[in-house]
Amino acid sequence: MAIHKKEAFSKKEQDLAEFAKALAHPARIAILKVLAQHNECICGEIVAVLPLAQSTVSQHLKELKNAGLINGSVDGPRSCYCINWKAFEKFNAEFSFLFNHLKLKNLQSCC
Amino acid sequence: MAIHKKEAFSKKEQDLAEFAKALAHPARIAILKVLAQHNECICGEIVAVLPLAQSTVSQHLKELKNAGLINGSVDGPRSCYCINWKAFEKFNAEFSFLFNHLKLKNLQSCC
DNA sequence: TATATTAATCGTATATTTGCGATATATAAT
DNA sequence: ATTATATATCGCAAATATACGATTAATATA
Repeated sequence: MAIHKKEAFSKKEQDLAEFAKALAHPARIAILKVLAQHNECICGEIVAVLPLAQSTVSQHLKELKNAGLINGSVDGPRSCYCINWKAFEKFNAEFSFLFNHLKLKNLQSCC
Repeated sequence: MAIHKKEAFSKKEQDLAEFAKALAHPARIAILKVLAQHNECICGEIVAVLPLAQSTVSQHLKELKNAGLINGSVDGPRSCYCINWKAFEKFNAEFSFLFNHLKLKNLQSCC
């Protein structure tokens, strides 16, 4: 593909796409669900629940963290992950904005 | 990578991930925006606006269509695309459900 | 201090995505 | 009938993503 053209789009478009990308794998959805079932940081458990190798889960966690969807602090031999509320709400707002924008404009869509 | 493990997750997780994947590229976000600015099917215009080759845009349109986010009918030398409201609302509902679920459970998140 | 435990990172194989030019297809215009 | 126009599809190259085992790092525990 030679060159990536992502930078040819607006920052909002890029941000939204990047956020969606972080959600674009069932393992990462599943991880978020596991995090949702706890009120505190999880220092494990995730690997035990998912049908994936430890190294693979660690990679998915890293991606979620890079995308800003979760916070994590390495704490000796155990790590501590939980959901980053601010980022998550921001995505929800932007997505809803796009969604509502579309909805208003397209009430009588043709097909 | 040997084997894909997506089928090891629940259908809801897979569906949500697949939908997110369709949104996971700025070009496809941009296409949805263009579609949003019209109340009728678009029979072109999309290629003109995007900074990509015609064949590439056609591929992105195909992906959006396969994911069910847009409807499209080939009509001779021109095609006709518009947003598939049902699918879009379904995704929004499922995403909001996940989001709200998380929110209720995690009001006092630790990190 | 030696050993177990937990999780990140490295290296690697394979699959998928992205992008483009070239070509095919289908119709409108001349 | 020929030509122009719009769009899908094919074939390919390069970039990314996915997955795993092996290793490393960092601490608890014996």
